[in-house]
This record gives sequence, C-alpha cells and structure tokens, in this order.
Amino acid sequence: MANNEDKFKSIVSHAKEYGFVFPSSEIYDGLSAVYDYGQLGVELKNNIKNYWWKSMVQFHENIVGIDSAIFMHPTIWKASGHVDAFNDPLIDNKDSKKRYRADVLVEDHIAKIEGKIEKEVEKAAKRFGETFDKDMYIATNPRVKEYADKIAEIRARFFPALERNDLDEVKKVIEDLEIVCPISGTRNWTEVRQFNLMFSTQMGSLSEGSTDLYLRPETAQGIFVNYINVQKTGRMKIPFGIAQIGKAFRNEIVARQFIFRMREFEQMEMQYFVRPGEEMKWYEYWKEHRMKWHLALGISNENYRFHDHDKLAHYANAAADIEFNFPFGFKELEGIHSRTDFDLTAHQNFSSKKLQYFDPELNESYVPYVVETSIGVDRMFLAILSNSYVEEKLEDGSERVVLRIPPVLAPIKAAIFPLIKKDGLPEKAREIMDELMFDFMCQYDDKDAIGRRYRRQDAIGTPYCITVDHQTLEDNMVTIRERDSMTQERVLISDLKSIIDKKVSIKNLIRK
RNA sequence: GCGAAAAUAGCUCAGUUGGUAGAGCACGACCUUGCCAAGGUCGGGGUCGCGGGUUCGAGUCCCGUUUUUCGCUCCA
Repeated sequence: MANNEDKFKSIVSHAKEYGFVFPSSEIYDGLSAVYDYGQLGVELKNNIKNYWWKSMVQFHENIVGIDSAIFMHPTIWKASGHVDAFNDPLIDNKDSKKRYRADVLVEDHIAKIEGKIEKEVEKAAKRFGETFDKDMYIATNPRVKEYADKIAEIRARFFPALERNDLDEVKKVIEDLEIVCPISGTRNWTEVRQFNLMFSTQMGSLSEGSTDLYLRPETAQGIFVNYINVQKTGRMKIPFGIAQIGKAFRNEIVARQFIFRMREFEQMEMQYFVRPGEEMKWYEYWKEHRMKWHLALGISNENYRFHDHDKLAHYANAAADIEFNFPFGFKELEGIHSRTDFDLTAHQNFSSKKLQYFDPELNESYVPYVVETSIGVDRMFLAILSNSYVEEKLEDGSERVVLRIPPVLAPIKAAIFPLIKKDGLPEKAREIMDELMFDFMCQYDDKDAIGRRYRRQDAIGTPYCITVDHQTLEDNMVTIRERDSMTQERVLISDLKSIIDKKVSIKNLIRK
C-alpha cells in the first residue's frame, strides 16, 4: 500500500516534470483540484479523445457526433432532476465529525416514532385477539394518536422549511426533536448548509436583466435536447447513437486524488436510442463493447472489472461501472447506464414538445429508451499514465523510467536523432523529420549522448527513435529503436512511415 | 468539511542550539565523445508557499492562511 502511494507520488511528479499535467494557476499558489494539461499532456489527451471518437462515431454508421454548448436553458436541469438531486441540506455533528443529510435525519426520526406506533398496535392486537380492528385502534387510542399527531406536526413544519430553503428552521427542527448523532450520541450540530453540486453563473451583463444559468454537470443533456434535431436532419433510424466530448462541471465538496476527481472535467458520452423493451439487450451489448475498447489498448485485463450497481440513480433501470485498478485501488473509469425513457419523457413534459419516434417497422410512435456510455477523459488519462509508468532495472545495472503508453496514444510517435552533430548528419535527420511530421507527431533532438536521448524519449513514452549515422548517407538506412524492448533494427528510410504506422494506427486496434 | 503529514531552484533533497541559502540532476553556450543516461569549461535560475508575530537577527520558534497527500465524509 505504501508502495502504491509512493508510486502515485512518482507519477504525479513525473507528470509535472515532463509537461503532462500542471497545477492550475500555480504561480498564484494554485487553485484547489484544478489542473492544466501541458505540452505532452494535451497530445495524450487528444489521442485518447481521438481513439474514442473514431471507434464510436467513425466506425459506427449509426452513431453521429455533436458538440453542444456548456450553457443550456435552466429548465433543462429541472427536467433532468439535477436541481433536486444535486441539492442536499447537510449538517455535521461536531463530536463524531460525521456528516448527515438533514432530511435523512428527520426521516429517520419519523421512522422511529412510526416504529413505536407499530409496537403499540402489535401489543393491542395480541390483547384483543381476532376482534382487533387496526384502523379503529389507531384512530382512537390516545397514545397512538399522540405519536401520529407528532409525526404530522414534524412533517408540516420541516418539509415546507426545506422547500423555502429556510435552513435556520431546518436546524431548529433537528434541535427541537432532540435528534442525536447515532455515532457520538450528542446534539452538538453545525449549521445546516445547502450543497449545490452545480456551478451557477449569470447570462447578461446587467444584474436586473440577467438570467441565472448552470454550467452543465454532464454532457448527456445536450444530447437529449438535440435528439429530435439529429434524428430528423440525419434521417436516423432506431437504434442509433449520438456521441459528444466536452467539459462538465461539478462543485464537489471534496475533490481529490490528482486529476481523478476535479471540479472541471471532460466527458466522452454516447447516448444510444433504442426500442422500449430492447434496452437490456443493448445495455449488455455496450457493456461488452466498451470493455473491448479498453482491452484493445493491450493493458492487462486484470486491471479492469465490472461493478454492477445495486442502488440505482433516479433515471436508471440498470447500471454498471467499468472500474480500473488505479494506484489508489479499483475506481470507476466508465459508466454504462440504462437510462430508460426518463430523460426524453421529462424533456417532453417540461418543453411540451413531442420527442417521439415513429417506428415504421412497428408502425407506432414511442419515446425511445436510452443506453448511455459515459467515460471521463481525465480518468482515462490517469489510468493510462499510471499504468504506463515503470521504473526499470536494466541488465547492466542502470535504471530507466519508461512510459509504456499504448503506441496509439503516445504523445510523440517518433524521435529523430543525428548520431553526431556534424558531417551532414543533422541535415539528413532534418530531411527525415520534415517528411514524417506530416503523418506523426515527431521530435528532433541532437543534444547530449545518444543513449541519453533514448532515455529522454523513454520517459515520455515515445515508441520509436530513429538515428541517422554516417552510413545512412551512403545506403539511406537508419537505426530504428523500439521503446519497450530497446531493440534496434536497420531499415530503409522509405519504409519508416509504414513501420511506424503499423504500430500507432487506430485501425489495428479496432480490427482486432 | 474534520483529523494527520508536508511545502526550500524545473525535479529530488540537504540546511547544526536562530546568525546573510547549498548539492545532484535538469536547463543555456562552447569544447570533447559518439548506438543505450549522468566528460570538461563557463553561465542562468530561489525575497525558503503566503501573511503576521517573537527576536538585534527567522528557512529554522509561534499564530493564521493557501496548496498537496493520506484517513474519515461525499460522489446525482
């Protein structure tokens, strides 16, 4: 465990040292849980997005992409359930340091009183035997009536207070009921605070004329509200999918673990619209398909596992995560959700616009069901980076740090070196560079000894190094050195493109 | 949000009982070597996270604060 912790720290340092990830606003002491991607990080990130986009959109004839705005009509978040679900009144017990939802505390208290009523009823039932009339007893027994009145009183006071966001009153109810913390047994509570997981902002420059907006907490809703546009203009037939890559924002109470949980993050989501009743078939299909996408990168399948949800979100009838073995344990990397017709029906109701599909085969209209795949770009980035980072001990006793990034995702595909910096070798190396850079991200380096240049490229995960030597000038052959095996081979300059392409092309992954 | 630990050069770190800030690597120039890192010479880079306080004097002691990591909590 301590070993993993050290490894994680090394990865974070490495990410900064080589320009993958920097803390945001670092010269101003940073901004909590916000990070910037550096010169190599942006390449890796773009390659991840490209791998996803091509395998989802380009290679599925019935999936198309969109890029919706981050700002959306505020009613969308009411329809989606985010305004309700993302707002929790929270209260902390100062002694046990435990945090509770205020409404849950009160509900539990009510449940306790209901339990007392239940007990009274049971006792009475025993006493009266078969002649016992439960409803009559509850309505007339003074003790039971007292309990029932108490519950009614709490409800009448508490829920309206919640409704109008009167947090002082909410706390007062908890105090008056003498609710204690189940852990510490004390009534030493903090103030009740409203946690809104959505970022809000205003549109319009004048305060009196501005509209309150939220920054989207997920990209999915941009797809749902465009569903009918895409379906009609793209002449899409069910089943079909809409994919999107974009930023989303959540005001997490605690954002932690480097880029694993950030307040600003990027998602790659695909919503697949299917016939009602066929959603489970597609849910299983996408679970398997998405796992294949991960495994195609060549990372050991021991690092991936499914986690099926028992507790489902308000919109889902089935949900599973693909979890990855991060340095800090197995954590969610991607989610596959069967979202039913919850979202489209909600938008149909709130917008009063028909969001139905006429199915010519069935000769009927319906609101499609949706199966969603949703993966965090930043989490994928961290998964790749942490899985790739290796400190190796070589046969000669020396050490090297190498990023075994899947070649298709590597920021730099090839580095080109002149063996020495004279005798026309740099000119020849430049010639090769100028040609390869049209097809691959390349780096030219003529500084320091050749071995050191190899190690520098190892540290940033470059799959191939190409070295020009004196003989190259005579036979047009170069040494190509492979990152993981460190083996060298003499090849024709004219073959370089196809050799590299074979290794880094997405085509090979998807065909597998 | 609570608790614990940490913060000194781009990176990894040293810095004695409080006395004007150091190393290695990295970086730049030049020389040398030339297929698996760390040859030579010269050079650039730090108001020691930030703000107060104690002191003749603070990287060092005290208080606050920010950021990070770990545990708890949260995660529609």
